[in-house]
Amino acid sequence: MTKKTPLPKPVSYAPPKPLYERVKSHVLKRISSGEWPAYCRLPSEHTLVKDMGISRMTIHRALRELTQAGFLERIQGVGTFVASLKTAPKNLELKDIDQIVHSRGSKYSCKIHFLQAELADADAAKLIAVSEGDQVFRSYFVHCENDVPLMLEDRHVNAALFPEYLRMDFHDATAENCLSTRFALLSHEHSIQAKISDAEVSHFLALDTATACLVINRRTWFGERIVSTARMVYPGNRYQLN
Amino acid sequence: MTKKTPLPKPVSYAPPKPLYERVKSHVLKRISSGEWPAYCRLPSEHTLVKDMGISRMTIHRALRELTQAGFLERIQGVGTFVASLKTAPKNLELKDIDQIVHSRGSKYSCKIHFLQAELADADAAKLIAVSEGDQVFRSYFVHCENDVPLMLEDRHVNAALFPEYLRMDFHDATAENCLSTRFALLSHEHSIQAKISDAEVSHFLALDTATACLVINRRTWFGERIVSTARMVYPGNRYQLN
DNA sequence: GAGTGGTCTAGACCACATT
DNA sequence: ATGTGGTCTAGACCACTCT
Repeated sequence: MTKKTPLPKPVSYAPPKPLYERVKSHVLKRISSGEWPAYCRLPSEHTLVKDMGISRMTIHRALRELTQAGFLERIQGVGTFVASLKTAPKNLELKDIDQIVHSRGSKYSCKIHFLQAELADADAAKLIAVSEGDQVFRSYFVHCENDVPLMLEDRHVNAALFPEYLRMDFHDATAENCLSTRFALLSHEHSIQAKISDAEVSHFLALDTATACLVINRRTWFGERIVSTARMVYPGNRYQLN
Repeated sequence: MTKKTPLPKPVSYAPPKPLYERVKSHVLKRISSGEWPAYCRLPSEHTLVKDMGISRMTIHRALRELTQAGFLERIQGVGTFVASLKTAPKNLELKDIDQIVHSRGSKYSCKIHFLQAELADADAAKLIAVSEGDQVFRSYFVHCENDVPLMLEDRHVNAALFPEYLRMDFHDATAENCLSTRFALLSHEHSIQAKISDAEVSHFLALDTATACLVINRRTWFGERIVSTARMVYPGNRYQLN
């Protein structure tokens, strides 16, 4: 059989989504409409296979992805249930300082106040989980938006893990960037506080009066070890996280 | 062939992980060791099938999950690559106030200052995307840890979407809880600021002096519509996010 | 024992990109 | 034309739970 002119494609107003996506939509629609409320039991895979005329692997993939996304809970030998919706995650994504400044359409710059090796005192040793007296690297930067200070970054780096740190070029890349190009699979841990600026912060951020500041503390892990800990201080009147 | 006594299981010190998990570990190990750096091309699925003696669907599942997790990038017709690691997400999960207090081993309580219907002024209308003059619900709660104020919650609720709001029992469940049991598939949008307490905040949080506070603004969406907007104020000296 | 979900396979067809 | 990833199937075996 010879193929002549390809038939004009049948006009299709339904986007040709993969089958497993259609199964996911099918389930999500019933959840969001309230037809299947929290803790409600779903039809078994076998039943869905029969009802939808789709093979089990495809049904299973759809349900597995909805489970990974937190919409369903599955128990082997028991069944599939709509997840408790209290689980709705409330996440905030923290962006890098250079990205923040660029996304505001401003010019980014960074002033290096110091960048040196130190011997860890008790506090520093605790911050990056080394012994007191070990060598650590410390960087003290002020990140600016159109030359106005926007963030003070006081960072300790594990010298044993990242010996090249002092020789990096921090005008091309932030410390964050250096870390993520040097190490794969980093993970982060954060805490956020509100604090009044003290003399040190006011000086480096050029604040004339005491100002409420956002303080983000970030610990960066490479596997089981802490590579770096940073204290990042944003003046509350110049920046808000979002 | 008859099956008699099942052979004593071979002593295995390796945990019997599923094959696709082993494939994932295999790949992740090479990424984290630096053997496969960012942008490096991975062997094709076909090659992995041959090398590891595992079927293509299983290999494919492993690579798909690593892609979803952000470790790989795949291009149809081209190949699989190690993702740029700048993409490492830096997320902060925001917990519910009752969870926070309980996880600190303290007693949670909530004082309702008011809970009423109002006509939206310009500000309120903007907050939940209704027209000026529309009816909105407003709740004004102080959440306490061992009867010490820990958070002021000033909330506007779209009355058309959630008409039962005023009749809920807020001693059993927080407003957040009510929202998530009433609506499935909510999504949230946040901003975080640092602000000095003003007279209103100082009064309701029982602060004797001006204090730096964390202010979290949360908008809660149900599909395309805003259900509720909340301003949550935490005194910086009593709480930090983590 | 019957029903559930979890994994795995071998093979198939497709869309896409490169040569 | 070849090689890549994306999807889908039919059937299989397993571990688990409930009755």
